[in-house]
Amino acid sequence: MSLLELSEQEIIRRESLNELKKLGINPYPPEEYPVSHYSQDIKQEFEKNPDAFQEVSLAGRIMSRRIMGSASFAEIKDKQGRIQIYLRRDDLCPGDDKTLYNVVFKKLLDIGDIIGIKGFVFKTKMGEISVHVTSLKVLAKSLRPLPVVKEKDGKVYDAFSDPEQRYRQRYVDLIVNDRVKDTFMKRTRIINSMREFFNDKGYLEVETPILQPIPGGAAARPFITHHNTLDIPLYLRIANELYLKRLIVGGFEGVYEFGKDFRNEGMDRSHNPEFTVMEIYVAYKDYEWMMNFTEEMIEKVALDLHGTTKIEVGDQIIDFKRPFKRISMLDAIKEHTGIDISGMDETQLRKVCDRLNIEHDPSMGKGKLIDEIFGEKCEASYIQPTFITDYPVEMSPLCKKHRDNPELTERFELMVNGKEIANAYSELNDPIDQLERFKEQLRLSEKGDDEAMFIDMDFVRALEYGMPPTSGMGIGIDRLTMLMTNQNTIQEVIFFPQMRPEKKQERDGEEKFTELGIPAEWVPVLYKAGYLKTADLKEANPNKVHQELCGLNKKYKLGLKNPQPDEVKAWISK
RNA sequence: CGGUCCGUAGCUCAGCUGGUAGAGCAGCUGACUCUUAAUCAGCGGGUCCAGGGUUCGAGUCCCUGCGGACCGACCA
Repeated sequence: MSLLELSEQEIIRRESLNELKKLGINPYPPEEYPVSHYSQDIKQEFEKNPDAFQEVSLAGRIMSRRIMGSASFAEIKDKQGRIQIYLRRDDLCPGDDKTLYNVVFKKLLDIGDIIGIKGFVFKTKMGEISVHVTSLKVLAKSLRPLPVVKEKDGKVYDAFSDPEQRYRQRYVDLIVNDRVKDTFMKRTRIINSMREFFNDKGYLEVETPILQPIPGGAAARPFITHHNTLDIPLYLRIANELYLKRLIVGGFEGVYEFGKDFRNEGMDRSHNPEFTVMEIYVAYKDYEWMMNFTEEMIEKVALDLHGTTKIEVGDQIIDFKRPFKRISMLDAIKEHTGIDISGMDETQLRKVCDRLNIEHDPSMGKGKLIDEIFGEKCEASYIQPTFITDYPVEMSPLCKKHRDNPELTERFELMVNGKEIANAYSELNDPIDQLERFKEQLRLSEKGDDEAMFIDMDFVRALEYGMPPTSGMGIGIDRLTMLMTNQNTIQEVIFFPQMRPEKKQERDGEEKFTELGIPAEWVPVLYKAGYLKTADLKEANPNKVHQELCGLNKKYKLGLKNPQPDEVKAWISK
């Protein structure tokens, strides 16, 4: 990389790197650095037992420095957080050679560098528990300046806040914005809490294919890819459902999977193209049982994470204490619109939509129309956890028909804060009915619904061998995490959310320039001057180019031999 | 897809009716042995997103494009 593409601060850091090497210090040493203590443990335990902290060894990143001549304070950040360290020249360098303090620490180290320190813990006059450093080792030099975020009395200054940069360079976000790490640690605790809940009940965690010849189990547009050896298209899964149910057919009593699903649809604050779901299937249960199971699980997650069932989400307090409210979809619609749609046909439903000012088009079947009414008029009002039950049969092709009403299915969704969090069925295990429902989906697809499900004949075949009555439930982990950590975008709970690719400015390669007789060492200088393509040069004034090149050579002390004006003219006219 | 707003130093952001680019932090030089948004003195740092246009003159006005944020629409 040419110096010309670096900022001043990056150049200075690279020079410091070289100075370290000249002093015989390896800026990237290979050997282990043994750590005995971590920052927060020290802060919490020191006062109870100061004698236990007379010899500590820590490693972390330098986050700030306050240098006062022959003594300095700095903060380092380790896996637990920040702790102040105190360095005094004559303690760090007891002999005559003061290089380690005067040169290495004061000049060659920077905010962002990773160091290891040994010393003893003490409390400063100002009352801050700190480590008095007696030895220091460079563990990794940082070549890029870090955004410096300062804080006083809970107020944050110069926050690194641009969402685009934070998501693209999540590593920087994690370094400088302390609460980000916390959110992701909570995410993992949520998953662990659920896993613990399932394992305690003896259910088996399994893995099923992500690459699928038929993307089934949900209504969504899939990503498509291609397998070379088989020369067939493969799809990235949109749901785990059909494979997990095959395992129930195979004789497992309870199986669950945490995994990624992929949907080739929009991206916004609540949708990422790949997202994490948990699906669980338990034999010999129905959706009533699953409702109890789900609320027990959610309550446990809340308690494990916060020690309470009451959680602040936006300006609401949501209480995950069991039992959750339950209401059927038709009752919900009746409650919010005053209209009883039970038993209505497609034409009547369209009229209801018209009356309620809900848009609809001819490709929508009965199920979609009802879903639309619910989504438009009811969904947003369910802030506290609520099970919406008994969905119309048309919108649930994998779900068993309701025991009391063949127009409905034994399905529930859990709504929290106006959004769907979980979805569950008494699973359809009648293979003849299942095939019929798939065919209905095919008809929807021919009508123009590009999300209608494909027919999976192998799944039907599996059901034909007999699947026990089973209840299944799926839950969006990203959205659950958003709720539990009070984040309002999905990008805040996914480490690396999908982003539009970074665009690089187009430029001609070095060889294009050397073909014109331009020496290679001048090419970066031309880039710096703004001539990214040889075509840009053609239109330039040779005298101006000559002056720019000589100017940059001088300014950046490149030590190149300046070309003659005629040479530059020759390059350009070629 | 539609509307609104934004793009200026490594980071956060000023820059009025068009007239030689600013601040704080970070950086560099120096002072300083318990500081904590450390302090004090000095210094450097810019393709003002890109391309066109208007103008004697554009960071500023107009058009186009790119990127982003927010709000809607669509979509799980």
